[in-house]
Amino acid sequence: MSDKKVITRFAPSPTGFMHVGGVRTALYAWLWAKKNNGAFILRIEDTDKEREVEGSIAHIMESLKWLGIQWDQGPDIGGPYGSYIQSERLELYKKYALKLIEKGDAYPDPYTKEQLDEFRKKADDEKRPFLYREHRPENFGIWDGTQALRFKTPEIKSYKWHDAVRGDLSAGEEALDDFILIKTDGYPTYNFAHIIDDLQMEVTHIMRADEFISSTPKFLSLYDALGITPPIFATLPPILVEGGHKKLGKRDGAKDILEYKKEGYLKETMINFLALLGWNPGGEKEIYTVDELIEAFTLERIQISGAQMNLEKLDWMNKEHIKKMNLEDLKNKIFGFLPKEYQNEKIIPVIAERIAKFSDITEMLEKAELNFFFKEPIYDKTKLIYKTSTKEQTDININNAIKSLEDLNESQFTKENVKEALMQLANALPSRGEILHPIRFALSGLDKSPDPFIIAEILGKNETISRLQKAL
RNA sequence: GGCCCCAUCGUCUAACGGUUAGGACAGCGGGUUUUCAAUCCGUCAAUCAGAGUUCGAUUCUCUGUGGGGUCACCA
Repeated sequence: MSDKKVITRFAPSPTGFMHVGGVRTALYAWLWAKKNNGAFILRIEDTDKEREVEGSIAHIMESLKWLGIQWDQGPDIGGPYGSYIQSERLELYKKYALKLIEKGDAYPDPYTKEQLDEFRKKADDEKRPFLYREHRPENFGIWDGTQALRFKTPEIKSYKWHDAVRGDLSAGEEALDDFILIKTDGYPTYNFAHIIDDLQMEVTHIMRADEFISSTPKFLSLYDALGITPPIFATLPPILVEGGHKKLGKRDGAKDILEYKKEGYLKETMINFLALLGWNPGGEKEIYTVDELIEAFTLERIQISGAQMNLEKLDWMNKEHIKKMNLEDLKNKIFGFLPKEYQNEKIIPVIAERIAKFSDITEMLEKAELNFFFKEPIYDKTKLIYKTSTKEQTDININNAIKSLEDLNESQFTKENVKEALMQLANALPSRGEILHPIRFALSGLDKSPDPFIIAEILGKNETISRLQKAL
């Protein structure tokens, strides 16, 4: 490999939101640039004005920014190569188009759409693949810009090439055809524009999904005609729909990546998860920081077969990253989902260990699982009695608990001290639940809740004893 | 249909041609100071099939099967 500076790019078309597939492509390109102290370019491929969706560019940038995938050159911040939006680079494509015409490697397409459809239908009826080059006109007219401009494939041959992920690849002659360089609307096609841009922007590595393998021979033929050495190709495996084997796409319910943000997945989780969905450094480590990923990332270890999306694993991974958060960050995240009156720092750890993603808090609120921290619970008193106990015994146990807790002063009222005091009583009983259950239930009013010690600490001495007395 | 790509537990994956085929998620079963959560331990579970090369194949080759991609004036 040369010692040329590594330059990668992510080049989405602004046709809507980004889903995990696109994000992962961007991530890998970014990781590779970072790893090599190179540059990462964001380029907008807006040459299909029909499919363009208003607001997409802002949305794409917002998505990447959320994840910390920061570009070094792009539409908003510019860079040394002019505009990073293809529709603003038409002069450049035209320049290369004229060069190809001059060399005899491009010609205006004389056919109407209807004529082409007919050719296609005929090939289809004869069960042959349609090849435009079989209809290539003998004499070319002059391209006046109103016709489509086609590439005149200089040599029909079978291509072999190397892919950093897939190894050696090849394709038959059927893969070559005279494809369109410039459309009748004056915009270049992807096939043409991306090659010119990558050349002009000095891109060294192209990461892209595997649907481009079959058109690579066409690209190679164009690289040949232009007399340039292609960048290194790294073909990424598809992300598959969960539970299926189809490539994940918007119509399969692929979500806007920012939905994951809204649901309260951490950006660290998404990066970690997507990095490992289709790449693996070997070994058994699964939780990575971004810096660790940059350090470990290699093209050779990108997977070649598709990987299914897996929300359960994503949830697990988010929990792991939540565990690694510091208290301040945790507080900010959790309070973002809590109403003002519930924003008590003491309940942060209790919530943190019970959620997979932060939007789960909303669910906890809906199920009234947090109310008891802030107001006295209303409950069915018969449920205070533990399964092996009686009403009389329960009263005695609660009374003993109250006495014992009253010995602790306000500042000593920590979960450790409460636990010590109560366990002393509990251990003297045939079953610890005979006292621990009624206390927990009296404090929370819930069948399922955190343990009584932490609840007591959060409520404080007065409130704890008051609730126990009411239980009697 | 032509061309091309892929193939290890249900899922994500590991394994210089030599391992009892490892880990993680999910599942199941337990332990942990009462319930849920968390945590710990255990357990179930895979090399698509058939040939070939080799002392030895998950690994290399071929064929088959299965899955996927692509054949646009979309990217």
